[in-house]
Amino acid sequence: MIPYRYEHTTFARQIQENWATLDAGAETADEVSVAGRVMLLRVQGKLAFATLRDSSGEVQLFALSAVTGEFDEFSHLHLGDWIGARGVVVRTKRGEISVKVASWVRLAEARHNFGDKWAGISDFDVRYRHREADLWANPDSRDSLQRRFAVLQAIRRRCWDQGFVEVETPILNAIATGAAARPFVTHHNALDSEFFLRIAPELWLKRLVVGGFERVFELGRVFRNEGVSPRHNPEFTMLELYAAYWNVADMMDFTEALVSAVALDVLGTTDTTYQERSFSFAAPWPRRSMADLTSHALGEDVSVHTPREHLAQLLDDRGVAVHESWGAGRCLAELFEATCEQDLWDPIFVTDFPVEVSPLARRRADDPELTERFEAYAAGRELANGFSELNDPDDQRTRFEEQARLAAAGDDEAMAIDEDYIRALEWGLPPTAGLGVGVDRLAMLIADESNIREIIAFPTLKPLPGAGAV
RNA sequence: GCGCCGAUAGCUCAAUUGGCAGAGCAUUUGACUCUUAAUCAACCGGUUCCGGGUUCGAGUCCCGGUCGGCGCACCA
Repeated sequence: MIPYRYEHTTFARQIQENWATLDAGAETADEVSVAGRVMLLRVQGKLAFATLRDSSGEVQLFALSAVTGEFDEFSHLHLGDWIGARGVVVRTKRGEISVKVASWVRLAEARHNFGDKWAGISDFDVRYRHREADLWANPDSRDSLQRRFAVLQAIRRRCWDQGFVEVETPILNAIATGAAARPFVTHHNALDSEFFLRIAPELWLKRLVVGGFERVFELGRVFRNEGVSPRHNPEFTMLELYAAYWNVADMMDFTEALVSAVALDVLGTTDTTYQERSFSFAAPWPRRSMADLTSHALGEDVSVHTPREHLAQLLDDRGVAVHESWGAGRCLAELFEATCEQDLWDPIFVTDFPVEVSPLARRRADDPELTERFEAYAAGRELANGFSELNDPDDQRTRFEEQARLAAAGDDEAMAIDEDYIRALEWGLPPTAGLGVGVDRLAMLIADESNIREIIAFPTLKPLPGAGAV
């Protein structure tokens, strides 16, 4: 009979560490009980050796017919079975730290095997659809996921330490706003209303600042109805954080400190490698304006004040289709993406985004066509986005109206006008800076993974035919 | 959404030009008192992803579909 609980005293790694100096062939009187899965089994007549793995690591179990209860059953365990075993710590003649099993009990049966004991499970479909088996069969899978969870913990610790309150905001929204993306649609039966799954918590969080929460963060799932790729999962985790009285420069300081602290927490260093290329999270990160970087890449000076038609021509030269609704700002941003983005390896802040592509960011005092906004890039991709928040309700209305014009012109990712949010700004939002970090992207960098699915416990997969019907 | 590639035993993988579908591991059985992916022996194990087609004959060639990987597009 399978017991309802098990008295577990010691982890595998503790045994390896605490008895590290034990001599080969030596036997202690120290009794421990361990629990985990049987990963390997080597039966040799009246002796049997099992490799037990728990969350901390592995330890060998040493069973003898003369010592171990139910020895015959022990030697017939299946790979993958959970067992608990009690006995004294010994080191075998061949030098392996072991628990000499006096008594043991099966805690769960593994009816399916965990793949080839050397090669594990490599089929992506099996690995992602049965991640629980993948995590046991492939230690690398568990390591990467552990790093992802450690990233979450490190982010929370850092935010708490800086006086931010962790909050929650609605996932079901009457309008999907706060970012440029296509939403998922769902339906509430009793209210007989359409809802959109949030694409960003941004506007709710700023409403909390209006309400008096001066420093808030939310570490939450957002949903975007877009293509799936090695860098995109339909639901992903975003850190959003708002600090009253800060501006964009304060937020850049915070961002580089946060990310390098997370790397230090999880990896023990800020200098690592990503995809076999050296990579450093170390602060400070360079700060360069979008116009500067783009001009440098192009070999000619461009800015948001360059005639729109010239920027459009430069885009056309590079094979980028220019939409007629794009102004100079959008064209500059597109040029930046086409010429610079991929080459930004170590973290860098790109600053001074055009107002045209930044509908929620505050204008620069010295140039109303630019905003106090940055994006952090790393390993050729966007890692974070932040800005001084637009807190002028009249300007916000103007920006939303511009978005509405884009929507009318066929841009299905333009933001909707959010009257409730404008009204919130009319109650008064103090000077505030905000930050958004793609946590999955950060986890990929820290876990050195190129596929986002590796750092998501259960990535979104297409349902198999016949599955999911209600 | 488009393109390229892949799917063979529970797992990892073979299979020549279109010619009897195999191995290792796992499972089962046997031997073995210090193994380390233990070893040795024996047995078992198949809708070759699904559906059509060509052919005397298809894992292999053709068409359609499913799921996945990568790239592009979209995007974070």
